Amino acid sequence: MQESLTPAGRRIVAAAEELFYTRGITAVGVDLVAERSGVTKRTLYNRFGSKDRLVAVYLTQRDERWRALVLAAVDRCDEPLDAVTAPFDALTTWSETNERGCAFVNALAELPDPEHPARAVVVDQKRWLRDLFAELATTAGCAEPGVLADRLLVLHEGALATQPLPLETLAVTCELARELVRAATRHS
Amino acid sequence: MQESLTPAGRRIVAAAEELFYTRGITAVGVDLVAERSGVTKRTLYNRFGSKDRLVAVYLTQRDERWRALVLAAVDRCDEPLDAVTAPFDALTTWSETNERGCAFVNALAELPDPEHPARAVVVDQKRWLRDLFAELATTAGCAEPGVLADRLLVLHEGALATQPLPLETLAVTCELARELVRAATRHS
DNA sequence: ACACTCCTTCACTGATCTGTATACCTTGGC
DNA sequence: GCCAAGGTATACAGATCAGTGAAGGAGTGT
Repeated sequence: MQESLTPAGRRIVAAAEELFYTRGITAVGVDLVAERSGVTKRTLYNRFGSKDRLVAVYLTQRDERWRALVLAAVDRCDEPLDAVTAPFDALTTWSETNERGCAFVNALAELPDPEHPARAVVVDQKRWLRDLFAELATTAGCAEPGVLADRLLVLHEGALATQPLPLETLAVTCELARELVRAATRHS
Repeated sequence: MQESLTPAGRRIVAAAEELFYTRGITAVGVDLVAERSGVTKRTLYNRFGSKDRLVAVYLTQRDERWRALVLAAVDRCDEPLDAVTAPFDALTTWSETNERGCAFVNALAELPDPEHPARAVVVDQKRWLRDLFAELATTAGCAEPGVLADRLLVLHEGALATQPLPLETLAVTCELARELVRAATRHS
């Protein structure tokens, strides 16, 4: 996706990622994004057509980066049992440099319009993670992988949602996730 | 808090709740809030001083309504063990009429400024729920009530975060919460 | 020589944003 | 009668919003 972007286009998306995530989508104007990326507003509109489409591209690119991180964490595991909770390891890494929670949930909060092109990106992302959990659980031989996947997804989102708050829930969540996976293998 | 408001002030907050929650805080202007509440913009500023303060009042009032619902669900329980998961029953009820996720998490997403008066309201709310979980767990004789409370909070937030998505996680989450509570009592 | 893509410059529209100024009306309490 | 409080009406400031129009420069491929 990003290979098809022009140099200016890449700079625009990079600036948009930084600004939209840290300050909020609605709060950031296209003028600021253009200025930060060293590009004319005209170029921004020539590349992306509208702010909404730029938002969708921003989320898509962020999604790709995040999925790559998750898959890398999964690949790093030798035991299929560890792989099931690998996304939580990735989450720990990811959270260190992304302290404002889940960009996708945040985007959902700001964009109530069900027709907004960004919504599909968000829904896809969550479904992808759930299906990944289910696949990994099946490979590891867990009982009821579908139910386990749903549970792990809720845990994952809960850890993300409470992350911007001073509550220190991430470690607790990872531990619970591992317990759930262990419990699902004992009974099988 | 709301008894101290004038009639016009109450109408303003009511309109603000509806608009801010469904459309987003940044996306809704004070002109619209004034119009919807049948009040002049001048009155709005005479009552609340600024939009930021109105946002804080909106969240505070919403918080009070939600806490009352949770406490009512807790009081309805005969068994102390059921009381621990009562907030999840309240969540089920609450979600039926609030389909855009957690207003407080959404507000956090829109208001990155750490000094914003609304942030303290959000942090208070989450901490209150965590402490309630801990208290109920202690009363029910659960092992490690602090850890259990952290876990239940994460579950609660995870269910809320995934609620606007077509994923049907609420029932799964409630079931898991009950299992966690049962497990914490077996070992004690 | 020609066309095409990428990007720039800059002015501009029309709407909307938060917040303020001024002046007036009405109601209840003393 | 008087005054303060709550509220109305209207107009406005100054900034910012998303998005467009028109023209041109620079590089590349043919």
